[in-house]
Amino acid sequence: MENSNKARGGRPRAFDLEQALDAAMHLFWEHGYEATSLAMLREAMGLTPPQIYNAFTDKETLFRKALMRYHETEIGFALEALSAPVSTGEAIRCLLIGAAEAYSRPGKPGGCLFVSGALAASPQAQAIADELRTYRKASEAAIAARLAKGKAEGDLPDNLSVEDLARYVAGVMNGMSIQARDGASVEDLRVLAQTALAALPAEGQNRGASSKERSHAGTLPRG
Amino acid sequence: MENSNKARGGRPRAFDLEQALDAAMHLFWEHGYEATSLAMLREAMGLTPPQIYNAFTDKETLFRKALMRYHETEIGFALEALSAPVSTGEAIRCLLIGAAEAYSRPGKPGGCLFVSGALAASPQAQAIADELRTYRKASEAAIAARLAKGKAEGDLPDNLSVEDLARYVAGVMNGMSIQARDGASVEDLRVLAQTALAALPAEGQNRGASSKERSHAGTLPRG
DNA sequence: AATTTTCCATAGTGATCGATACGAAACCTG
DNA sequence: CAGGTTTCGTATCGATCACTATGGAAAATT
Repeated sequence: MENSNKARGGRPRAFDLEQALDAAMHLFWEHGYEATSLAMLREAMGLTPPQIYNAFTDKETLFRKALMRYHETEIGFALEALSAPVSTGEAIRCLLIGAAEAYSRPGKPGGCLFVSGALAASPQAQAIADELRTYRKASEAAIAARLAKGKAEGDLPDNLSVEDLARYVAGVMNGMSIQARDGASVEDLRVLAQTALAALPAEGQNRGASSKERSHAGTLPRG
Repeated sequence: MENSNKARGGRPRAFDLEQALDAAMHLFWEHGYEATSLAMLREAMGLTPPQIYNAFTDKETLFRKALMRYHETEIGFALEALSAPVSTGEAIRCLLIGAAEAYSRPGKPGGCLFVSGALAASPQAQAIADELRTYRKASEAAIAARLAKGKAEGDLPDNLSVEDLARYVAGVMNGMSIQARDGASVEDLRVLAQTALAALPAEGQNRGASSKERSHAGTLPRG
């Protein structure tokens, strides 16, 4: 907590920390970690380099704080959807529809910062790429946890791998993030989400699937 | 065709062009366009800077040629699946299963170069990011064309938007690309693909859906 | 007011970025 | 062989990268 407000004397900061962090977050969101130069940050944040470094240590720390702020301010829909007192199917539906909206907000960069931030990276930025992967994996784990709860409550079949299904849902969200970046509209993403939902096992109490149905796979002949 | 083999005199090239291009392709595939420095390329290709620039003009041209080579050598599964004389459902199945395998080949970078190459980019590299988006859009268009063919042949319902469904399929593939980069195994991706297939409308001749079913969306209650 | 503490602004650090100048070497045609 | 052409290896180029040294200005403490 070195960043707290304890006034220990000295000249007060002449700019707003959160406002500067927001500007940095949006820039990282748009261009990714490595492609965002300090010159761009300087202009977007309206600060001089020493101001940035005094407040945020270095570029990597700034990015990590931007990640935290993104997590807090931009993707509340996810935690909300996964913790809402609704059925499992409805929770996943809210999650995907929420993603459709969050990934295509007017005035915001398209897609998800966790995906756009650093999918590929130079060897020097491997730590950042790993950090982002950790965020993505945490999201997937949160989905899996919600599915496990649904399975325990009878919303989902017993013979279902929550990890597999979570990987599908997280994968669809990642794909939506790219489609958003490629110009997909909110409606486009909503339809995509709706389509993806059709792959979920039909809701209803624990109808153990018959024969040798593998995982939760669907209605299409398997060839 | 400046790169052809017409021997017009002069000192012969001391290295193999395709081999060098392959090395560059794999490096771009792993680290993306901007994060791949000329020093890295130099080492991976086993060449000096003048050799690289004489053969490939500049970094951007080198990347574009690497893209073409990737298209020719690494993703034949897609064209194959979409042009095979099989049902539409089977074609999409082959496409997704093929992607599962292509995105997780041992000894190759995970995911798809079209996605990893430059999801986010600096302003200077916007042209590259646009080029990659064009490749992704072309893939989506190819899927849409195959779906349209299937619709015309009665494989798919009449009241179905091929663009919407193509966007879903392409989105799933993009998502698989990211999951592959996050360490998903071939089996993981195959299961994901199989799950995604369950969202497709049941195959069979043109059973025009009843009531007000929107697009092709599925079996789950819509809230 | 004196002291301390922190921040601000200017200017510039070494390192790395993509890309080249130069001249010698190696091939073709005559 | 001479003349022309292309690639070779060596040694860089200026620009930009993330980052900071320095010194004075401003506000809180004493």
